[in-house]
Amino acid sequence: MNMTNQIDKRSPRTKARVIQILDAATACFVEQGFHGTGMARIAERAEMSAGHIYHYFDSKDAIIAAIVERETSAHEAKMREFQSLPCENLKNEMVARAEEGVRTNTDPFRSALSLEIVAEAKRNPDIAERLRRHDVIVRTEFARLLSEKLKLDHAEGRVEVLFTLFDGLAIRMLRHPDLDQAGLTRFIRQAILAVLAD
Amino acid sequence: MNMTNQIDKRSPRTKARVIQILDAATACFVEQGFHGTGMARIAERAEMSAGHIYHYFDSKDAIIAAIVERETSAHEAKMREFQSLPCENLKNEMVARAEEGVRTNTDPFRSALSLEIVAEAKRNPDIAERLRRHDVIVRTEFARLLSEKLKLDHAEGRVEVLFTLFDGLAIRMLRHPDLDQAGLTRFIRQAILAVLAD
DNA sequence: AAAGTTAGAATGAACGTTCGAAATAATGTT
DNA sequence: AACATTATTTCGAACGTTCATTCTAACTTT
Repeated sequence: MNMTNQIDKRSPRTKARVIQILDAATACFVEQGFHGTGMARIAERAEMSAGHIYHYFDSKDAIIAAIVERETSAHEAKMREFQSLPCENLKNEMVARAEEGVRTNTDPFRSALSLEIVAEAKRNPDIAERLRRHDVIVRTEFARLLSEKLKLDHAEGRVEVLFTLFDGLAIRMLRHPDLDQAGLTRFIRQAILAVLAD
Repeated sequence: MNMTNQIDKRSPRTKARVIQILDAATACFVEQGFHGTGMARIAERAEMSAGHIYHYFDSKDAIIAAIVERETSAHEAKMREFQSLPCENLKNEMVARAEEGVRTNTDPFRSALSLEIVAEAKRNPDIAERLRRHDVIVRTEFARLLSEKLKLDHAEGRVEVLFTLFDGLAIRMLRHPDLDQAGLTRFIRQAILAVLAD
């Protein structure tokens, strides 16, 4: 009955199964969307029966919640890397990482997953809440970085624009799948530098 | 084959009903998403029976297709306004209109509708195709504007960043519904100016 | 053999869609 | 004008399908 103990006591086998389901579901959602994917298809891809998935997750909704959890915590971990960076040359380092971020966010799989999560948040208040809580964390941490280490004023406004830019990439990839990444990156850097200027 | 004639031949009553359905469906989709909305709810909001909707639309998918059509053509009309603008002071005019665009795209109803359309495109190839065709039009027209009237090189790359910014606003509103619009707009202008600089 | 694990058919609800008839409007006839 | 007839609009119940979820029995492992 004790859920917390159950989680802690998960055997390696169980943990592997959970990851197996999560990976399969993620792939399905990316390809056909949350509502276009049936439990049967997830089961097929995870190489187990549909009914069996319910031994690891209470519902289909719980699966996407777990996927969102996985994504957001990975994202928060990436954010923490920034905080341990030295102050000098921080701006250049940030621009460099931003370009890496462009590459990541324009990756078809990643951008599709982001969009799927956002789409689900529009329908599922629980997902929306998770996304907002996560956003507060990365937003305020990043703003403090700009404010304390780069000595920039109005850090919140700057962060908002930077995040808008990166969020926009997922939609951009959907509307223009074969866009010129190099050309895009060049002017994104220009935009980022402008937003980070005094 | 002539769609325009078909529309023209519709009786005022029919046109009113179609708009009634489209408006009701749009409101429902914005609030609960396409898949969270049943035909029954659309019917209730449009004040007619569910079955009757099928006299005006072949399917639920046809409704969202019509909504997308309405949105994209309104968007293309707005784009055409730019072309009739005088060359001198065009850049300032564009920045001014961009700020108006920020206001529009951060409107809760509008941003939710944009997201819903994008989300549906992820699942429905027909919608995705419509969105891409529309994107080609506004993208190339806008690029020509930058290239011919503002004499800017790499117009496509610049346009891509500008569009990324505006597309991102819809997601941003979902993640951070009560963001500070003024602070955002200030740095968006800064970013736009950087993208439009030689 | 007991406990844990798996499969796949059964269940039941939700929902898009269809259908036949009733109500209403339009047209024609005397 | 009054009536008859044809066409259009509207409704709401019924249908069929899809799909998440449950259940029971079989199978592994210890």
